[in-house]
Amino acid sequence: MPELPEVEAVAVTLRPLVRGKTIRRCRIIHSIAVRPPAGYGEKRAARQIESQLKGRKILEVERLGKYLLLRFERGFVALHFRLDGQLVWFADSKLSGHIDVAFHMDRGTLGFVDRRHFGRVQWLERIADSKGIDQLGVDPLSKEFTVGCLENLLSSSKRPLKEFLLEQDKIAGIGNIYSSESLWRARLDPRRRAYRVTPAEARRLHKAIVDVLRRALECCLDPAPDFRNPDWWFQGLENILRAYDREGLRCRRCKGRIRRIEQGGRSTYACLKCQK
DNA sequence: CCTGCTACCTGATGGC
DNA sequence: TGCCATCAGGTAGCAG
Repeated sequence: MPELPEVEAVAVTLRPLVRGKTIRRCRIIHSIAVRPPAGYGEKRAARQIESQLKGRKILEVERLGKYLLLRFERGFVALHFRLDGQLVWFADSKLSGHIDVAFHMDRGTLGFVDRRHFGRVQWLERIADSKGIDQLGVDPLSKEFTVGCLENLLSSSKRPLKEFLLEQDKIAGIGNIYSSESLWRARLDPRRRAYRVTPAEARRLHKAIVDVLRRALECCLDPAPDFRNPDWWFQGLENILRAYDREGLRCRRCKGRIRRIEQGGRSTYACLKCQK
């Protein structure tokens, strides 16, 4: 559930399901899912999470950037889905399929699943204990994300716009799909340097980012995530995409062709005819 | 500080 | 069909 809209949709949908519930037991099935960044100590981290979570009540479900947080009276669990992580819900205690971490609640079990094992589950005493979370930039759907705020961020970066948008410590939550989509909508060339964007272009980009993320969130919530179905995934996102994964197809605006280019080792999709 | 590269993992897909 | 290469919605760590 990679980018902001997907994680937000999961947070919104999960909230009523687990808020107020007590975790009776947390079981780490694949300890790689709790492996700390340094890469060692995953067994110890697993024991720590299991003992910390026993009997704790979930006060709230929150999203910070692409992180999903379960907040307790003291401490947090932070989930990061990276590329392929997802959540599943079992109404009874019979689990099935590949589960990395199981949170057994009063009634039902929440499972963190990631066959690829990029995703992570961490126990945090406080937010600042996670460098990744602590350093997140402004949330693009918050009221703090103004045109002026974006202008400031743009002016202090020499990176190409596409790479700029991926930096989580500037704007938190945009990934490879919605960076391409935002730049298409703003009619800006992904290779342009951030600090060279004019005020009028910054205004366009601001609106594009907010519109693209809002629209994607709506789409992610209709239909809402169905954690009970292990094969569940977001439906219909292809229909709202205008650039991402559309290499060779016609631009919906100018009838040029969408091109795929490589930036920072990753794919960017753009119409180089109308994105200047 | 910034930038570019690699590693981390597994599975799906497409060409030959 | 089988095999191999390539690609995937992300980020941390490292060297320069």
